Amino acid sequence: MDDMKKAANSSCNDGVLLRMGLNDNKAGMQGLDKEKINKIIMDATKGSRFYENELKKDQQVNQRIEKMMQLKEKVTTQQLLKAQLQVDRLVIELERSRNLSSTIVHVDMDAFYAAVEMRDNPELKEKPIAVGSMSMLSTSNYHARRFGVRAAMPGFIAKRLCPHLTIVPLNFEKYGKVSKEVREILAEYDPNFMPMGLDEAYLNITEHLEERLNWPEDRRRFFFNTESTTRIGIAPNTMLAKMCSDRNKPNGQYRISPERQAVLDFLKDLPIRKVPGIGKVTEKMLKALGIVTCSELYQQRALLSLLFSEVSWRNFLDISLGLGSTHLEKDGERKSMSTERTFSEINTAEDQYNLCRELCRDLAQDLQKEGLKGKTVTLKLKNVNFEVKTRASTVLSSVSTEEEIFAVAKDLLGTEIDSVAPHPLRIRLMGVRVSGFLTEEEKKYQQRSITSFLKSGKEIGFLRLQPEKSNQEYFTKNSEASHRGSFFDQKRAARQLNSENISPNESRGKQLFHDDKSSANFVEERKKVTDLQNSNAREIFTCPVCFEEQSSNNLEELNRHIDGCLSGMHVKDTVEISKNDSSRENTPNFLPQFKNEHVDEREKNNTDQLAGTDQSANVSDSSTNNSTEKFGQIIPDKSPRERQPSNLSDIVRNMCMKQCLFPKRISQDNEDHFDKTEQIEGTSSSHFFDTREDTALVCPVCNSEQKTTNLVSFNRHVDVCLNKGLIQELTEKEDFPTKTYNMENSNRVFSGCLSKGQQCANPSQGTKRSGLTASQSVSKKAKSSNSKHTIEMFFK
DNA sequence: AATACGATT
DNA sequence: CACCAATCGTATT
Repeated sequence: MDDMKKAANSSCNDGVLLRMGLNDNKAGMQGLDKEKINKIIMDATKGSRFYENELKKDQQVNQRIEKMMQLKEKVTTQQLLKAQLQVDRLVIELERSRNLSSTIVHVDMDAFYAAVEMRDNPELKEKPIAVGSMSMLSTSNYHARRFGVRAAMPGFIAKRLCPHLTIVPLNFEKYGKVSKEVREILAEYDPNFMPMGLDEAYLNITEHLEERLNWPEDRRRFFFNTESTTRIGIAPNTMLAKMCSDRNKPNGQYRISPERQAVLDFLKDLPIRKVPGIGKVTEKMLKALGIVTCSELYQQRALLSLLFSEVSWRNFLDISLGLGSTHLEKDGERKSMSTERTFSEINTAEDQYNLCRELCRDLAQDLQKEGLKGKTVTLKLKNVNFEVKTRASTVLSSVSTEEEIFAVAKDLLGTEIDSVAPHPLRIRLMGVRVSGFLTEEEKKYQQRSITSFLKSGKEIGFLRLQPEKSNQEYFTKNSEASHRGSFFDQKRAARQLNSENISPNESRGKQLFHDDKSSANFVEERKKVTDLQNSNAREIFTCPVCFEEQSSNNLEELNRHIDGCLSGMHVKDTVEISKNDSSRENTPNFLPQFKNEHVDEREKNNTDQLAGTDQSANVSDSSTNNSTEKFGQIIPDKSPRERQPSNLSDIVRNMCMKQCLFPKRISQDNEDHFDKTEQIEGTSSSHFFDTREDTALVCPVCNSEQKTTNLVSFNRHVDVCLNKGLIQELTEKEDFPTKTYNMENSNRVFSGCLSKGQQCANPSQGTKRSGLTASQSVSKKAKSSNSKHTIEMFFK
């Protein structure tokens, strides 16, 4: 343990330096070696505000690590053992649901922007170039990389590293175009492929491969362009595919064959940092625990389950088992949209407000492109010392226009300015974000409330004729449009208030505020209605709520009708909403009970058949047989398609066509999980057990007290017990999976040492990977026998 | 709900 | 000469 502390401490010291430096520089003929590069970067960096802030951030991470290590000290042998059992039960579940039947491809265009620029200007090909600006580079070509010039590096530093560097300004339009061309080709292989930004995509080519088997031989040829800058990773799931595509720079492809052992071999010595979702911080934290490779990640799974949040450690587990999405989920709805800008110091309130407005305008445009409205506005500020601050406020009526957003943002900005007064607010960045988008259901409500609010028959007729356009116009042209929704919101707020759950003070304040607003509106709207009434507008009126035609011409009466309808709906809404609420609000109350019952029952059932060894999936298996394959150069042939694609397109196409090389899928043997010859965890992780503890050891499997105080022999005993349980479990596997797994129990037991360490390893950032992936992916084989086999997950 | 953070390109 | 980004999702409180 002391060793680890040392490791942690030593890594603290050089942390900043390393981070600002680089990794793999293949010292080429020209170019710089690592040391020189790091030195230049340091010289350019030291003393800057930026650097100071980096140091500060680094300190914070170190503190987090310290806390974590303190928690770790408190973990007892018993806790760890118990956790081991819990986690290993889950491992078995996960193993059972491992799905190797899909073929996922991750396509990555290497140095995409630079490649496009070089294509359009061949002169650049021989030179070191970077795309971006003096203050920030987006990417660089391989020449430049030899000098240590890399993405996300400020241009002025890059120039110091490589004085001959050519910096090409960004041209997103162009990249977008090229990207589109590429996507068209990708779509031929998987119409539902998932683009990730301009230069990356996932494809699920499982079906395509099947079709392709029936193609005539000549159509299945392909060729290979050695100038290609496209990388392709091929694997049974997205996570592996992505890591594969990173494997074979600068081009070519890498494949993990759909066999469990091949996956584990691939992961065996893979540094965790290579895993998507594991970044700088997580890497460092895990390193402090002595975890660097994926197999080490697996070995420490029990400890991790005690030190990290559930989401985090489950993600770790998925990683170390090589599990990931085997299908491409369609774009989940976006949850927020934002825009931000960096600039040289701005410190006058006036400029700041103007800037803020500008940002709101930009954001409003983007929002409207996607037809989104959100309830929460967040202002982000970075001061000249690089300290970032965000301030948010959510309003009852959702916002989407410049004015609406600005109205909220300016208040936030105002309070920030006030907070530092009389000093000026000195900022170098400002951003605005809108989140809390309306759900589909809420949109409907809103529509109803809008349509029902004051539309005369005439307007409705109009709406019906050109529903989309008129709606749009309606929103954008009427400045008070936004308030229409607010009435409904108010009603809902009132309902919520009635049905409890909101602290009276808070909600009352908001409601009063809101009342003012909407009653004023109401007057205005009433006026409109009256105007309409006075005009000739007189047609058959269809109630927008119940959709029945109304005979009366009297608007007052019609309104009364609508009110009635609304309140009828109102009742229904209340029911629905309270239903929803109850599922949300009550969860904490009744679910644990349910869980406990469940766990107890399970505990009883499993007392003598507790399964859980890492035998099943011991990543550190000594087998060195590496089944991953690498595809070499291929013989040219003409494209099977008619189109005359651009170079880049050709490249991608050809890359894709290499799919025809795939061997037929191997019929995987999913039952081969439990190789008895492999080593058991107890031994490998025994160095974690706190030998100072003097208490008698009780086997957590058979519950009997063990005479020995020797941990090694104790572990051996536990292993034997575990094996018994496992064997029993396997013979009864038909029943086993229907049980629900959950970790509530372990969380409860160890809640004292959980969390605080803050989150780590977000399982999905830009890439949307759900925490459920593992359980969702039920292999075909498993499906047939255990279709109900699921791992139920409980979220807070 | 508000804020901070980590990851990614 | 210049002196370190933009965007998103999620954990935490």
